[in-house]
Amino acid sequence: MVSKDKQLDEIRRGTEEVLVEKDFVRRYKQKKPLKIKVGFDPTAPDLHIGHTVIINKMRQFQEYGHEVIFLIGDFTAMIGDPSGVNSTRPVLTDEEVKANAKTYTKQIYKILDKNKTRIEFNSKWMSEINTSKLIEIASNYTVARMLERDDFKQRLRSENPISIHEFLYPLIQGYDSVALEADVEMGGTDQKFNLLMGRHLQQIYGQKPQTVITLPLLEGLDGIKKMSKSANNYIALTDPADEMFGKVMSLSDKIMWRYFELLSAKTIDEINSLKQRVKNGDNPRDIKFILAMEIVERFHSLKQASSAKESFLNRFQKGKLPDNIDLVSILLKDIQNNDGETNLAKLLSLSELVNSISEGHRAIKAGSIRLEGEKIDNKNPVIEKNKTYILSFGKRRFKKVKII
RNA sequence: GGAGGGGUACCCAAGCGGUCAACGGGGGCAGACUGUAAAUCUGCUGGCUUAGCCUUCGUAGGUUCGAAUCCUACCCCCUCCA
Repeated sequence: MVSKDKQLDEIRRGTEEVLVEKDFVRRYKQKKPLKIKVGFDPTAPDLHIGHTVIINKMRQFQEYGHEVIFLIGDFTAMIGDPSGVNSTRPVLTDEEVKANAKTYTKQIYKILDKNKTRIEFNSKWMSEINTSKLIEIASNYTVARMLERDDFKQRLRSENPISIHEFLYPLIQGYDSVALEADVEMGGTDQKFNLLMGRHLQQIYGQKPQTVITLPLLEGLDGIKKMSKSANNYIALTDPADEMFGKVMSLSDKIMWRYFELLSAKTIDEINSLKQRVKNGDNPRDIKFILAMEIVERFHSLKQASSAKESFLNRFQKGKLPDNIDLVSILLKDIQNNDGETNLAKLLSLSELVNSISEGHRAIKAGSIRLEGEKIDNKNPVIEKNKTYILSFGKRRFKKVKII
């Protein structure tokens, strides 16, 4: 068994802040296993690898014998977390919340130990709370302090609306810690305010305030905004191997190190030696391959990672077409004009290579369309019945079209 | 409750009777260059039966040959006063 001091070092690795550290160390060294609370809003049905930064940390606590609570904020989802957004979040229906929560639990066991994970829904205690209790909870915080939050401050400044119910979100999240008697709550750095609310309310309700651990937010594929579904810059855990590999490869050289730091199982020393290799003239692309392999292997398998790499090399270094292109069947009469000419734009649209016929026209004009690998700017190429054609839009979108 | 400001495309933001499918920026997509990177440059960024046509400027009506622009009502947001 690893010593508690060693364990603490591992837990600290990669965290942004541990509040209050001294207190945490003392608590950690007691015999009793700690209750680790992490809340997830069931708004996004798909987890992405940004979420795994924190899930990995949960796994670590599990390995050290602590009780990890995966809290699904089905009740709070009806409010919508105001953290980091500049507008009120849309309210989800009950069914949406349930369906999303189900998808969540399916995905987290790729990392967490199913037998050691306690799943809770905060509706369990929140739906029992009556209005007077809610008023009591709300009386424990002031508007001025609420408005100190940066996101509220900004919305106020830019004259965007803030609804009263959004003030309830941090209060309820904090109350969840009271209900669970959490020892530790973890979250992204953007969650700091909400996490601290837990400490505040626990003290008011006569509990020892929880330790707050914040973890850095992983930047998305663009390298600027934090990874999120809404910014469409994410790698989903459910992404197929090829796509996952390609997405990692599209990271900039700079942001690649951030991914190593937050996602890789490699030690700091190993990462530093990779950095040294780049300094000594290695192509950063090759180092990126190592990262891509590791990530794809974790969520798929070594075999799939290898074949993803191979098809990547084939496609982009040797310019070959990918192996598995979606096949669609299209009726010849649907893509012919009245005078019997082929309407390429319509073919592109029907095959869903582009989103609309107009977009198809633009893509043709811009020279982005290839037919069987040949660039095409003729709007009316010859297309024959019972033949199969490979169409490509740009370098990464392909369709195999069968004309019937 | 009173006074004032405002709602324009994915986001920000011009336009204030015709030349507006709507300036500019961001974002996105594509092309060139590459390492499917970044940076840079270029084009595109409502829909369709694409030299043309149709629908868009909070919503619904109205004035006009013609409206994002003027009028009326309604909805929503913000600021100040109470």
